[in-house]
Amino acid sequence: MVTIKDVATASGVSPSTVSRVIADSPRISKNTKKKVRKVMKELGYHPNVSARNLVAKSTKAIGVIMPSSADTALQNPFFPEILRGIGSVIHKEKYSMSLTTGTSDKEILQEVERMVFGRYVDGIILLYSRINDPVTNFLRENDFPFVIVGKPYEQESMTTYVDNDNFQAGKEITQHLIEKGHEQIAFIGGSLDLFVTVDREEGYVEAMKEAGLEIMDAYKIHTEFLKSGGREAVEYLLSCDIRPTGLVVSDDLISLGILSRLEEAGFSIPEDISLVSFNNVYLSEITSPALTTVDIQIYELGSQSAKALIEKTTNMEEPPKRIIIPHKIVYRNSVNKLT
Amino acid sequence: MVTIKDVATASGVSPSTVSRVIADSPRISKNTKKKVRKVMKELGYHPNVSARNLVAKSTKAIGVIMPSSADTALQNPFFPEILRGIGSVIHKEKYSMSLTTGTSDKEILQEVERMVFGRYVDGIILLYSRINDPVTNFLRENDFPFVIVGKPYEQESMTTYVDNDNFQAGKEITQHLIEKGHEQIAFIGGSLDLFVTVDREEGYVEAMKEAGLEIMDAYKIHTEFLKSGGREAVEYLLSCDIRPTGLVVSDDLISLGILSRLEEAGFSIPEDISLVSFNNVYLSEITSPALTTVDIQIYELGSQSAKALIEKTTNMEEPPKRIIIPHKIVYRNSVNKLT
DNA sequence: CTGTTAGCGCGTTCAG
DNA sequence: CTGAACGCGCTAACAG
Repeated sequence: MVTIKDVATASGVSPSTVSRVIADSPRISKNTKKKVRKVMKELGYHPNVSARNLVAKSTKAIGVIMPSSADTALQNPFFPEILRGIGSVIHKEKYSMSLTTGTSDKEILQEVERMVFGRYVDGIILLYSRINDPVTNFLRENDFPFVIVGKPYEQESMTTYVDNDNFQAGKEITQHLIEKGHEQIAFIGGSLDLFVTVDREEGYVEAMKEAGLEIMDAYKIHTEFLKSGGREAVEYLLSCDIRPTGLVVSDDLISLGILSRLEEAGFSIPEDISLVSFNNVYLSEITSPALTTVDIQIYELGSQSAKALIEKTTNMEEPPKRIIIPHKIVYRNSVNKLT
Repeated sequence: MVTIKDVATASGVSPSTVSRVIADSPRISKNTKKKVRKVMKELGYHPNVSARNLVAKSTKAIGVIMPSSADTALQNPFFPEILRGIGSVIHKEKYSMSLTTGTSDKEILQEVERMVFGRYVDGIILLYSRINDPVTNFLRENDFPFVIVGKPYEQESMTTYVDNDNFQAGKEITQHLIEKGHEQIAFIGGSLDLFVTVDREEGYVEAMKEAGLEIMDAYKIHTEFLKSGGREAVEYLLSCDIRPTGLVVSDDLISLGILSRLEEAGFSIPEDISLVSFNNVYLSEITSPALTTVDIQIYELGSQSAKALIEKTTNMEEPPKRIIIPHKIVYRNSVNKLT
């Protein structure tokens, strides 16, 4: 392994000079810089990060925590996409990304503990936001820099997070249905432990209220994310006295399941029932019909959270920030106009 | 920050004794171990990995390289699932995982170079296998430990890889269609640059040949992975003189697109056309109809590759290995029996 | 069984 | 503009 010393002797300077060349210090002559760099190339020198981290007391690495992978929710294309977003700024800033995919709460916590106690990373991005999350608590207790993708459960004003205005998005997409003449509109969401679900549902409720439409309890369904592909949700819905004509579904992947179940039950979308949802992942444009959905800019969610975290780790005095990524409705073919 | 020295003085022993306690060395008395451990707890001591890595010349970290994320192929649920598999053994072995999501070949190569030259990781897992891949070449040139998920393009016997028997899988799934009475069977695959595509297609060809069925060139279609959701593929297929009654599609996500396009064109699956595919990702069971598909055990693919890599980095003399993960057909509702 | 010493590769004073 | 010396936190001989 070629070290800074080898470069030094080979180019006839001292190790510290080489170190300065690496840091591109302004107090090194153009000439020696050129000379040293040439030798570095020739010898194939590359700085050893462990050594550097040791003295720098920083790793230029950030940890990314996935939600518990016990269920199939992780197969949501949301995750690769947000990783892409994070990866883009990681690359630009020459950071590295450490990933965690624990199965249970305990496992995840263990991995996070290793990360922060071992100083594996300078900061952490949480790809989920849950009620009473042990990881969040741990991070706060240890005063370790982190940012949440989603809305934090508590201490909202004290923590940096990147989110959409899910309330507004839920409201707008519901209004779209209302404008198209729908009045019996149901909401199908994932677990209520997840803040996204709650926010989007509240937006739905608000839109209904403003329009003077009735919201039946039976119209608000929470299926354990993806459970049996939404079969239960659909059966439940179809058993209602008055069948809804419009559906607001909180996630594209859930929509796929709902779509299939509805079709099996003999309904045509959007002729019989209209459906709108959220995320605009790739698959929402290849379903039949293609989904009218809220584009939440997942990639942006990722890149902004990485950016915010890096700022935070760079400048510990950086105040908590709330970053709202704009959304926009993508109109496709899953909504019918009622006459 | 509390270091090994602090623990040492606080417990009245030398730093090296503490170090030995951490390593659980057998030549330290039960008593001092207990004493030192107690102090560690009290002081909240945790070893600094950078320092440790520096002397150990190893990081107990492995790098995971995603394929180019330029296209939407990355949104394939295959990836979260394989990350889960890798993560499981990473966790068990107390390793950590460093992830890369470059957009272009150049970007990816840069990130890999950083990883290996900076000694960020002890080894690398490649989540793709492509013809003439610069990353693979780089790794080989530098004699850096890596394992490929999929079949390597060259030096097959010299490189460790984890794969399915895609040829056999392609053959079996095609035979299933044949047994159900199909004779006009087409193959729709992704890019021919990917080895999976080629292998599965060859299996298809073999099955057709063995059954004495004709393979028309027009029946072998390669759509740039996911391109326009398979619209072109379907249009092309429907323009054939003799319309196929069975489709072998090389990926569940592509199947989803094909399914939709077929439906739009007025065909019922499986009544009019039967379809089978590969991967058995979650969405294949919530489509309508649910897909008959080859379960390739993605999770296992991931965990085995991590295991193999760790072995390799632990023992550099470990010979190259080929690990074949068994597959199995999952029968669902996308195939019809012809009479 | 335990302490002392040295050094991993690098950045950073402090001199010059 | 450059070099010498020190230390980051830890492990690994070498002594005892």
